[in-house]
Amino acid sequence: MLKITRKVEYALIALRHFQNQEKNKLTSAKEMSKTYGIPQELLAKILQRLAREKIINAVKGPSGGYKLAVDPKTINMTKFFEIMEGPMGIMDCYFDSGCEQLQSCNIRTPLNRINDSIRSMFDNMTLADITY
Amino acid sequence: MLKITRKVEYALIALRHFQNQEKNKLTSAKEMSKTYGIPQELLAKILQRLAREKIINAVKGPSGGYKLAVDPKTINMTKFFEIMEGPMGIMDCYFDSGCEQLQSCNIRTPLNRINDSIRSMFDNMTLADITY
DNA sequence: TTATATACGACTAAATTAGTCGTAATTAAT
DNA sequence: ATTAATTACGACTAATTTAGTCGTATATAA
Repeated sequence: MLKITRKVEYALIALRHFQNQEKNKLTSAKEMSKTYGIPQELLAKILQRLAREKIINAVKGPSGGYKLAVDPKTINMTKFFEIMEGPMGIMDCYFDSGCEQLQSCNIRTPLNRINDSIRSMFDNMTLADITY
Repeated sequence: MLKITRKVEYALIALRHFQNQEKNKLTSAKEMSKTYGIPQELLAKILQRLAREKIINAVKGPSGGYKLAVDPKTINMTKFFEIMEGPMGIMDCYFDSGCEQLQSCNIRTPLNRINDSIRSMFDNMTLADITY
């Protein structure tokens, strides 16, 4: 419970990698998967996702790879998580409203407060903070 | 990602229920499962868990049930989550150290900071805060 | 032309979470 | 004493989510 997924974890590792890297140096999925011990195909998909979202740039062909496309300061963590995983909330009813129990539910309000605290914590952080 | 489980959710609903209740009134698992639309057997197991942890008292036999055993102010949320679910951390390596990637891992430190923030947020909350 | 990349969706496997079942023990009410 | 309602608890199954793989297409440097 309250765990981040590997998808997010791997994405963060990748981004941190790019930040520690010479600005225009390309890194391929293969190379990176070796360095960090991440399954290549999985990492590839994650990088593709980041590329689709214009967070990194992709260069095709031999000696291609990826590099950062934006300043990490400009991407806040809530947004980042939601790009990778969809809506973030500690309970489903924060977004979904398919809950049958809404009427009898006695914990919605307090859980929403907790949720908001977590979100605001991540709202106030950017990818750059993951660089320390 | 970053979700609480139903186990925790149901436990919170139950506790909130007891708080809104006359102090010594007993509520049975069956009754409560009806009121909140929670599968009875599942709720029963959760209540049993809370009873084992002395958070609620159990009374057996017909017209038995459960009631609060302690002041909710005295139970902090981190502890509560860990009673219900075991160690709480946004990534496994916070507790476990079976991670193969530790050497190459470049995000451990920042994730630990995030983890600590979340924990301290819950450390500073008690079950009573779920009552508001 | 070839080898090395990215792109992407469909698929499978593994792990976690949710829920059920069977059986025992306790006790109030009759 | 007997019965019915309750808690206690572990083993099991089902459902969902997460993790990882595969096949195929496209781009491009050498």
